[in-house]
Amino acid sequence: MDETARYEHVPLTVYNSLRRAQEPFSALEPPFVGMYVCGPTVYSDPHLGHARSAVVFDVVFRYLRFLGYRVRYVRNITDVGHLEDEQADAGEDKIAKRARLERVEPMEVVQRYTLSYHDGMRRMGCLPPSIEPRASGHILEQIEVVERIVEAGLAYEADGSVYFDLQKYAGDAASDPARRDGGDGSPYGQLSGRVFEDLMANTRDTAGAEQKRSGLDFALWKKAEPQHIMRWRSPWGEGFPGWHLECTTMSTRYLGEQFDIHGGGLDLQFPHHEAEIAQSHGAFGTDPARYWLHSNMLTVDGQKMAKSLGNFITLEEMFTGAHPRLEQAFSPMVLRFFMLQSHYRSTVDFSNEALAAAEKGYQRLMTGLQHAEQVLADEIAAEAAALAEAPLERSSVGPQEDEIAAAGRAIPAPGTVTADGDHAAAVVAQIDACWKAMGDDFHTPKTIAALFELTRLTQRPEHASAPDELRRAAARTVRGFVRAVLGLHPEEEAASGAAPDRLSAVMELVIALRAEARKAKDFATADRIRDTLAAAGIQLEDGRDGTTWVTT
RNA sequence: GGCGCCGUACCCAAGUGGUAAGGGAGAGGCCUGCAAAGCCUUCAUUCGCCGGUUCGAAUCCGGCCGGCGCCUCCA
Repeated sequence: MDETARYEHVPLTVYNSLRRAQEPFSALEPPFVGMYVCGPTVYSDPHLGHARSAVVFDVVFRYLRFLGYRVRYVRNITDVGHLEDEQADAGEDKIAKRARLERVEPMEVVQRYTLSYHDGMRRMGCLPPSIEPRASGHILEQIEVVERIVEAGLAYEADGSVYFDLQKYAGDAASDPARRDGGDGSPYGQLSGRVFEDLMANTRDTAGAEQKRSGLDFALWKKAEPQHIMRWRSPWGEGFPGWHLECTTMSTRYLGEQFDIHGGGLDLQFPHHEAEIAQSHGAFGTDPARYWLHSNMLTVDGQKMAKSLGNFITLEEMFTGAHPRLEQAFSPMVLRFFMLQSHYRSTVDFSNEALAAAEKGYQRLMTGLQHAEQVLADEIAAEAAALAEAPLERSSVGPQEDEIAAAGRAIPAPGTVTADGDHAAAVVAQIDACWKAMGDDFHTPKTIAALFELTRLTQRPEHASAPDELRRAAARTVRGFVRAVLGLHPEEEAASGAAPDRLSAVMELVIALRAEARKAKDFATADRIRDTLAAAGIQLEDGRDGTTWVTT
């Protein structure tokens, strides 16, 4: 196996919303990649939508690392709640409202639901981002960004609030050829495919209620009315930052004025991300991100998930099955597998039937994984031993000693394995198919299909006599793509964190005892052992070369 | 009203010009003390409907029908 980073050999194309086309990915400064993703507003428990977005970009994060990139993944926590009501002056901050209802401090609301979010995403198999900045911790920086935009002449102050002047911005863009050719700039509307003039024409004239020069203008800084709890001092009086400002500010602070990837839910494309682009041009004269990725929305029983429709499901409800729409509980890994079985740019519809099918598919894949890991038992044991010797705890935060990159390097790059015979050729084709699928805009459904094919091939009789090198390559591919890239693992691993060595020793003994019983044709005892273990989540598999076990 | 997406077998879901991936469910078989797991075979002459372009279309164009989403900050 060669030690160069995989990204030098393995192609990756991504769908860039900015140009509505799939294009080759190239990092600004390889091997580093900067990625910013819009995170949650923490005022209620995490739901399926949060999980989908987090899972999608978790896989992007993982695959980039798998390719050998050093990724700084920044995802914000919005803890300055946006105003609920469109009529800003009459509106109430969502976090403040929840705080009032629960009779606690706003920051207690933030803390509670931040923890709830973290716990949910951890259970969904999402790695923590490299940095998770909060809006409330970056008020000064946000004020500075507003000042820059004002200095650039693209914002105006009115009665203690500051608004972005879209008319001016769009006019500048139109008159500047460099910003019309898709090169260095983005006129307002390009990302979401909207035409500025149409937007202007269709805007309701809400200017009467506010001080905006045009209905499209958005607030950079908002004056706090007396009833607003969350407020900070600024050059324009007491107030709070505008709805779109934190992302511009924090992405710039941690990733620079221009970085590689900006992600978020499709619902944020307009106006949030358009506003970010406009703000970046106003403050820094540049497009913030080179690639914009948007994860599509989800539906439940064919309809948008909304509280008013009675199909709004939180993660906790999903995990426990405690929701009128659910016929059973679904575990975090099953949910993750289910989401990954459709492409991130498609809508995914949650239904009992589809989820139940995914549960079976997930179990099948896990069995395949465990079969692969039996082939690699020696090297996995060595890894575990090395891990045990490593000092202190490790995390994905901070400098990445990257086991994900290592997993990528352990798998042969496409076209580097020579196959001898039909079977070997078929195996190699599926290994290559995994790389190809992920390189095709993170196409997890195709990747999963290839993994099913691969695990099937490795279970065929002729695979037993295949060269050791091929068997290991196949097993490492399954292990690497399932665990490191897709982030899927057997369910009970996360729950128990059991000591695998101890369990193995016990299982060895139990299997030996049962073998003796079977030899003596004492099937009552043999079946009792098997049934008892099965009830405890351990499935025995009697094969030609003895009995193995997998967890269920 | 503006913008956009989707409609592929019983269910989910890839495929976007070259003769229908994968998973689940179903049927048959192999293996097995019986199982489980796995493997093999089978399961859409057809891709919402109607036209058109093409040697050739699920894939391109037009129309129609049906479902959905965004523009309401919700991921």
